[in-house]
Amino acid sequence: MAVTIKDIARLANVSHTTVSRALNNSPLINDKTKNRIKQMADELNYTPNVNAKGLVTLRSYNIGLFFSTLSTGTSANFFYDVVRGVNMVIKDQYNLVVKSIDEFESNYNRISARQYDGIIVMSQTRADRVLIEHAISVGIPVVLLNRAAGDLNVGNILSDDLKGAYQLVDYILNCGHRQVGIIEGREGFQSTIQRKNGYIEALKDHGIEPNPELCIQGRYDVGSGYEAMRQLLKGKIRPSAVFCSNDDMAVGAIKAVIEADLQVPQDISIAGFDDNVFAAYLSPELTTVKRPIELISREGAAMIMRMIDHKLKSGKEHAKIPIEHITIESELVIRKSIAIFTPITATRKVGE
Amino acid sequence: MAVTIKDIARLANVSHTTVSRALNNSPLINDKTKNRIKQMADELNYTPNVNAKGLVTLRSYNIGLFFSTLSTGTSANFFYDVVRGVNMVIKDQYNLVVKSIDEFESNYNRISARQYDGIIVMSQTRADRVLIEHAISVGIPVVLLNRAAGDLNVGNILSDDLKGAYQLVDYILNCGHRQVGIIEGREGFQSTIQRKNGYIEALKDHGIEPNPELCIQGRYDVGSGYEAMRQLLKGKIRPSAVFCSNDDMAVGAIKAVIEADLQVPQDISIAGFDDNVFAAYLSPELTTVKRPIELISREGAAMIMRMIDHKLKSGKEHAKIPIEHITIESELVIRKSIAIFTPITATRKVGE
DNA sequence: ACAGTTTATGCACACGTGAACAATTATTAT
DNA sequence: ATAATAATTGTTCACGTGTGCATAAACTGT
Repeated sequence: MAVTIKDIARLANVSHTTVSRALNNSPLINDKTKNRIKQMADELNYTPNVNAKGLVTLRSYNIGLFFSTLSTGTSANFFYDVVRGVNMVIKDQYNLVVKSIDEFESNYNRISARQYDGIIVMSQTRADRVLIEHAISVGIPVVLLNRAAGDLNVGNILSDDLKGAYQLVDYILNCGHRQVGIIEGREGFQSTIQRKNGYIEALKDHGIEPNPELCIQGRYDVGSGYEAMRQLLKGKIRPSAVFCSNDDMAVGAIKAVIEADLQVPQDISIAGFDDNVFAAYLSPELTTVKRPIELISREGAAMIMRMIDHKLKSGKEHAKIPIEHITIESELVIRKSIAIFTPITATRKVGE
Repeated sequence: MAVTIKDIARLANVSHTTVSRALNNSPLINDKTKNRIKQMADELNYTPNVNAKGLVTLRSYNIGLFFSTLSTGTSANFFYDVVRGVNMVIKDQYNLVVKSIDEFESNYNRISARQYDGIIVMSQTRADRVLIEHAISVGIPVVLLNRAAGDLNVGNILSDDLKGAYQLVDYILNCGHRQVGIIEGREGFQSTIQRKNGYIEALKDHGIEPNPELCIQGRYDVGSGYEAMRQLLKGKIRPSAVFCSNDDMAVGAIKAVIEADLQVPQDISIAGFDDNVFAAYLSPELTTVKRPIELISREGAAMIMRMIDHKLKSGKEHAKIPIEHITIESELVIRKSIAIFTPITATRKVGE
């Protein structure tokens, strides 16, 4: 049997109330007894019973980190950065509970405010909405990462994928490319749509009509990038550059190009998205868009902690939580996987 | 306020005990009332309070997944496979709580049997021993993955890294290479030592004395592979093949080779370890050793659940948990990053 | 010295659940 | 029909912690 505050109380000849107060640093307790009790607790290796504590304080000390899916569509580097970022911030104040939303089979009843003090949703798809609404309805603070919250009353941190993709494709076009293809992400994901839209807008702004034959669906994994590129190579029109919706697919695409006895970027240029750890070490080094995933995750963790604190302070009832929305800029990373046909400076107007 | 069994009891005109029993499928309760109560619970969206439940059943429904570190030395693909594997098995029966051991700062008091029903340690280093001993001492079932348990009384699942490395280096030597270098993993990690030993044994069995100049320390990340390879290329003796202790470092090493205007595998052959998702898509496709990380993790999760169940059945006291040890074979994956100078079959004796 | 005030501690209850034991009702055997 | 037995339900307590209220002790000002 583990030691409880009652055990300490008995040994210290005080009531368990005093022990409880002492260990929680209550100002009601004399400093002398407080220190004495703290020391005893230390010596006895006292560990508070989280269950008993949570039962009365209505807290669980769990923070949920929910991904839309943990199978296809979530790249390993992405996942790793997210968990690391969140973990870095919450430290040992909370337990980090990792879940995959697609496992719930739309039975969200088990998700209660008593089980999670807060939930961070790394959201890829609108289908997550049901879960988020459930969490809100039972009074759990929610932070949504990676896609726009829309009318949902949750904290929100996102990177501007559309803008990132736009800048990248704009750069590709400024390099003189005209037939630019795209390997899209997993169907239904918001990021897939955003990046495609950035691609389309950039093309249009350069007076080019997007060609459906140059748009191939992928799934964000290496294999799908490879398959998609092979498909592109079989097509009537050969693109001179291909924008892969993430770096993983870019690896697969490069492989397909090389297998076809062509060279990157001389014959076909390739760009990615994310700037994962491998991007700089591929051959050729990958031109891509840096999406600060770890930063987003850290910010998300900090935000959920603010929201939890606020909820605690403002009376234990369903309080209005001040909602914050933060957008984190992505950044074009120019390396060597895009061939330059036109001196770029020439196509840019000064000041733009 | 959320609904409790007492609320249901009031509405159903029974005692809360009856409700508790009905929902836990006790045989003591009449099927008719049982169904009636279950239906009511359903309609009222009843969610059991885990804290209250845990307080009396002595369970937390948390399974800890502890990594030695979440910063340098844990590759993203590895991490992803582990979490996915474990998550796949425990489903929604347990919460998966991810922690990094190096964050505890050797204060393990917060880890109690009430907080974790079981702990899976994905262990890289012997330093984890202190944590594991603490967990055992407070009665938490522990499964150790990835390195040998030694005298520790824990479940154990590991891949035979030494053998895997041996087979790989043996293959390299059989291909006719004589100057074989190694880029080692992060210092102090068990896997680093195992793989190096496999390398050394293979060399010796071929009558070659390991050359310290061809052994460079890495850290398991891409960048360190790149740096290590550059260092090797600067050395007096140029290796004809280099065994990188994981695939991530192999990516970095290949980069360094190409940057030096050399070709893989014609000028320098490269091999990796792990067989991560990228291995087959590099150019050249990477020869490596498949380590079934996801399988190990699934087995580990299944094992910890068996141990927890056993502990529950055999009276709630510190019961002797039957300890299992499982070794999972790794597998040589021959692709194209090792140049073949000698017909391999010629160097093999039949039946060996 | 005495009332008033501050400081320090204890008592009793609540949180939601499960289980031992008691009590009631239904069923069976004689 | 009645005792014995089985089936069902209820009563009460415990788990470990925190908090409102009561109480005791120490201090203050006059």
